Amino acid sequence: MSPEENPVPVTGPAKKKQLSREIILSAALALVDSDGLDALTMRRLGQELGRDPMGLYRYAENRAALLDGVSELVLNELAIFPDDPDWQAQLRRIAHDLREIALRHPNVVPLLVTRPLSTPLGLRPLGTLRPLEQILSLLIDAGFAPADALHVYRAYYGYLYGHILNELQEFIVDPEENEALLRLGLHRLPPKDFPRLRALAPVLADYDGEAELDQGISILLSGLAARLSPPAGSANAALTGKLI
Amino acid sequence: MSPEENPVPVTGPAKKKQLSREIILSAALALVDSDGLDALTMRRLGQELGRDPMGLYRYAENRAALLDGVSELVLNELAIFPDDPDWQAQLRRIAHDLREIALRHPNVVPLLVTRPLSTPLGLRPLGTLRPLEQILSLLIDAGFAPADALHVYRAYYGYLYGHILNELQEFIVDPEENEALLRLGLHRLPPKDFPRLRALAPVLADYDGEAELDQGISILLSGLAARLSPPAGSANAALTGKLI
DNA sequence: GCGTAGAGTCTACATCGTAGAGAAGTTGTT
DNA sequence: AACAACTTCTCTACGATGTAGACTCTACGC
Repeated sequence: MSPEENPVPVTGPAKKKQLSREIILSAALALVDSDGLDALTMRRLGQELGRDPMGLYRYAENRAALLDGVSELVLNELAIFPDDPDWQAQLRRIAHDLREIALRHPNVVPLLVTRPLSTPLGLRPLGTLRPLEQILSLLIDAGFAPADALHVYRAYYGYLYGHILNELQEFIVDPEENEALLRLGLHRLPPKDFPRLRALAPVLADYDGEAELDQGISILLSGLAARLSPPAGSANAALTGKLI
Repeated sequence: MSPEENPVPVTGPAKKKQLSREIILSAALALVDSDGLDALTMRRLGQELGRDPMGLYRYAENRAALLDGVSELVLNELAIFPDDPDWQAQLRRIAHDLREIALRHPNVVPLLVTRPLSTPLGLRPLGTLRPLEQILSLLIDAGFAPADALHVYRAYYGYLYGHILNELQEFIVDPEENEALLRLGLHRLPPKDFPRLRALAPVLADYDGEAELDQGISILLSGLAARLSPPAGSANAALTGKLI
């Protein structure tokens, strides 16, 4: 019972080391992953770090900035090699990687999709713009005119995000149930108004997102390559050649 | 100064008519359109209607249900004619219509995209599922096998949503500025790290979303038609024929 | 020692969603 | 007309949230 009883309370993991932006953002991401976006409150995050919530404001201007930081952190998991000469293969790989990142952090996807809507391009977190810059680089180096590279990027990334949203929507699964009708709650739909949807229950149930993404990307890439100035490289001669 | 001074305060438009779900949702949509999603609070909405905020709970279980109602209301602006024999034309028109709806209600787009992520298919507001059902119907009637219809729907709707998100992201415009670099805030990007993006400023500036959507849809539809069981109808023989 | 700067904390406030009790208004029965 | 059974609307109150502003603590150069 000395007055110096607990200068170091040994309470849990954190020993009151200096806080840092990385530590905070990792904790935030962990919180979002496990308990959802709404669980990411300043107070809760502070508690998770064993710190006063107000301390966080030294590392993130406000809650929105925290959310941006989490987006950035997740997007940093995406590796892009802008020097790969085979642009189609590279784009295909990126698509699959991003899909898997999304599946790993489903609760972050609304952020990825929504935050840019309220921030002009140039004010976005830089980490968020890196994929755009690097993919442009990839395409331009592959022979596309810059403006065409932008078109390709837009179609490609648009479809990619759309697919991810689609797949996550159907991923809401109650693992207890394995009857598709029940698992997706389709039995609540009036059969009169939704005959098609209800009839598709079994197909909906075994959705192979990876295959579907791959197929969509194939369609898009070959279509784009055929329609825009085809790059000069040789890695894609087979595909473009076939369509000209 | 009689005690019965103002039993009817004649304050503004509403004369205390009966409330209704439609009235509430319209007011909510108007509020979101003009002041953004965050402005849609129970208190603010109540004030807009000249009513006590608590009254709203008789027509919407909670705020989330209100948001769902707004999504539904907006999606109801979308007309679909599932009996059109020319499925490609129909899908193309729907895409353009939905794009315009999104441009009309940009603040609602996050809802359209995000809400389904937290609600299993069968529990979503029915109005939200109507497009899905009707497009399935359109495709099946056009000759697609049900499972293929679903694939087509997914690729199509995925791309469509992706495009809308893309376009809205770049639509953040400060109408005072018309230099693209400034308007999009691109001047804040370090030239070292983002040479490609900065060089594309003028191209970014005159983004023709409608044309780009149309082109993407063309690529997708013809690709899909070529890859899946082509429908029996004649309206699309030209396109599918060309690719086989 | 002692001052200075940065990091961390405390207190306080406006605002939010919403539970629960009650008031007011409407309708049907006698 | 009087009452009862409703639906609809309002009031009050509570806990939670983001964050401003003042305070305390710690480390370090002189």
